[in-house]
Amino acid sequence: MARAHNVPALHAPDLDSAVAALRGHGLRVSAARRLLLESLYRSDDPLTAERLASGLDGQVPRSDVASVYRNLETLEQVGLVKHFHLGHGSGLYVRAGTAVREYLICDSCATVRALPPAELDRVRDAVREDTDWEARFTHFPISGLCPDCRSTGREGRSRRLEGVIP
Amino acid sequence: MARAHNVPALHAPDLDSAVAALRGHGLRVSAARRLLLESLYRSDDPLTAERLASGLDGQVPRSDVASVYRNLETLEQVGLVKHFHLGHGSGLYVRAGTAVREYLICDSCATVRALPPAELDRVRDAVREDTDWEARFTHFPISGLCPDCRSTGREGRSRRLEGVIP
DNA sequence: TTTTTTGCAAAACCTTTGCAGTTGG
DNA sequence: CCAACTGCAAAGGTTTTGCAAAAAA
Repeated sequence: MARAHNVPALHAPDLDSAVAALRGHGLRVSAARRLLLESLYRSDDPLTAERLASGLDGQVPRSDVASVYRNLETLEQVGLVKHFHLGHGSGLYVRAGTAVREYLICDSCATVRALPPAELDRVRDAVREDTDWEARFTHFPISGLCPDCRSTGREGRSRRLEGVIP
Repeated sequence: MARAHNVPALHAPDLDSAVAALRGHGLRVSAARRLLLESLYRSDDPLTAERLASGLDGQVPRSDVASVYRNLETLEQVGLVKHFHLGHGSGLYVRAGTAVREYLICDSCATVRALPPAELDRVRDAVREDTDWEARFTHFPISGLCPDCRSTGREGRSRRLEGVIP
């Protein structure tokens, strides 16, 4: 199955409406799905499949990673979930209702900065004018140098990307 | 070992000067390294580690993938190689001497467009003005929608990324 | 000879798949 | 009841690592 993304977000402000949305799509509300949604609705931060499977490290009963991946895909197709990437490593998942964020990631120190889309409107315009593409920085980040690495000329000796998901 | 990137490119227009550069860094010129360099100097296109290990599918004697990865990292630290990513899948490697390219990738159909950096100067300026970051689109691409998918509103049902490395 | 580098095999990491059994509707 | 869904186990793709053997210098 192809990974769905850029599917219109579904309006489901809470777990109950998400569950209703599932039913509305003729999907079953299984235990695993309910747990997954519980984790997703408990956190506003993007989460890996592994962490979702762990039930946010025990806050919620754990479930199988394979089912989590399958269900994340299903939920994304329905518009309840979106995912993105921050360089290497696992994909990150959030419920669709969370504020859209666009990401900058430093090639040198792996620092990540998350922006509300408005901040990149001019950038998006420039991309559109110059290339006729519509840039979205919601699925892959903008890579480059953070102010710190740029000004110090520090490059290449990557710190590790860890827990830096704002 | 951390993956080196954004290391200043070394001036090595041909295999011989690359070999000389290796020696200059106190590195040994092993058979595996020479073969790797041979493949890299035989192609101007970005290549996966697997394809390099295959000796460009037989044009050059093959070598072990593990050694290829180790050597790509070494060569990159020295400035003879650079690598980047185009979404999911394997990393892509080129010799440092090749023209810098910046990439656009379509979230919807996975089409890739490679640009000479000048075309994105205004975009880079906009990013700098608005965020104080220095955008480089050399390591991860700009993701978004290609003109085609944008105008037809087609989204989400990803074609597969295959052989589209210009 | 000494130190680096290799080849191989194994593992690590993230994700997908096959399948038989369970369960939601 | 029965199609949809699960858990488990296994596999797939990419990259890394350990180690004894080989080869550069």
